[in-house]
Amino acid sequence: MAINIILADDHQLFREGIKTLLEAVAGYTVVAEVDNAISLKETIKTVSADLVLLDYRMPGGGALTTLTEIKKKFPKTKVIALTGVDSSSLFKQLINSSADGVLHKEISADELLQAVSDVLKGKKAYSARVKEQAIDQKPILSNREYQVLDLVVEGLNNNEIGERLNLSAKTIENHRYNLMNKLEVRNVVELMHYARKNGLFHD
Amino acid sequence: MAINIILADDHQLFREGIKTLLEAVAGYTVVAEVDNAISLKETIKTVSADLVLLDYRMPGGGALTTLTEIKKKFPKTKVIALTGVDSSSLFKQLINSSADGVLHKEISADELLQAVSDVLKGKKAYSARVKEQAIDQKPILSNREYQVLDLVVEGLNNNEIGERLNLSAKTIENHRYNLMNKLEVRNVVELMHYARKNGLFHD
DNA sequence: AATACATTGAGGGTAAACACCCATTTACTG
DNA sequence: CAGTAAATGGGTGTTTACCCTCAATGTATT
Repeated sequence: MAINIILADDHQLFREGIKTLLEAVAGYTVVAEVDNAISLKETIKTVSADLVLLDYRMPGGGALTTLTEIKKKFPKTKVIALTGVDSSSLFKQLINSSADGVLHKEISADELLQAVSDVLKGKKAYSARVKEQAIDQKPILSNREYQVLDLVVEGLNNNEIGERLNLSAKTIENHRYNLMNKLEVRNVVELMHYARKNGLFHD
Repeated sequence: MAINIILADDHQLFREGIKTLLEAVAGYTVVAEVDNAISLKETIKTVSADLVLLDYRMPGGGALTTLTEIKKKFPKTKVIALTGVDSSSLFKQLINSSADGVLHKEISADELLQAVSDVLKGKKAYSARVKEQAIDQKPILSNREYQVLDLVVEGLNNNEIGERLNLSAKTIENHRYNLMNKLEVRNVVELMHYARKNGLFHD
């Protein structure tokens, strides 16, 4: 039986390369390609997918939120997150958001195919760099706080973030206040610098 | 006669995808893969290459310098620069640094192969987004506005910037308002993104 | 001389961020 | 089971950002 895969990455070139690898080399079927989170959420409703290969850096952002949503609504669909940046906190977030696999792009095609195969069998797949860095401790922010930070960095204000997450703007305000305290920063600019240092920027 | 290509990108996965495209699909030969600028400069001395596919974002940086050096020492070797970011100033710099092609990663495999083919024939290849943005003039800020932007990005508020520059906080507020209008952004977060894209972040 | 624009600064308003208080519910952890 | 932390959200301020208009300089350029 064919294995159906959705590719979510904003770089078409990357998608086509991966598609060639998956189809020509490994015999999987890429049933859809999307370049943003909204399309992904739309597509997954109508297309039956066994696996989603999700680039962390996506326009419209919210890769983490998207990941959580997908795993909640479609628990049988496996999701492997791909990331190009080194950030232990990011890796942890992805793992906490129920990703079945977290792979740094600094892996070989063989490793990717192995990870896909493992995940489809129900195993978890974390690449070497992810394993290393997700273990060494610095669990500063909570899941929700990371999620809020992510949207702050995107340029959304408290109201917009509240709408996006179906939460009161006041709750966002509180999360923001708490995470700023934890990070010992005083305004959004310093927050941006923290985010930048920790690879939370996605173009 | 075979066409020899060197791939320079820090993501092995990306390299392997592109390699598959170039070799399996288009019949070119990838003679070397490197993941940093130093290796590239070493490799190109010993390996005969007709074309280099160069990712702008490389560890150790200096992609622009590397590009200029290569085109100077090996004028017959074509170089196509790949970039994942949108930045008119970056595009202009790459073109000015004698890149034979500048491609945004948001292109299809076909477009890549077409660009490779064109460049090998001696033509220049700029992808659509590059053409647009390298031509349409972005609003240039005045000296004072750049100075203010610089301090905003540093994390200072209007009062602090005023003190630093011996100006009224109200003047800073006005400069900030004007430069935000010029850049068509709505808040400091978007201002930070502009600054980041244009290399105004210095750690 | 006239236009253009950079630079400075003010007035006067709305919106948002920031600070710190609090309570409640859920969830895990020793 | 008690303790702790996450997550939610209300209350109530102060501060800062943001919006827009106006005006007086100066300094180029046409």
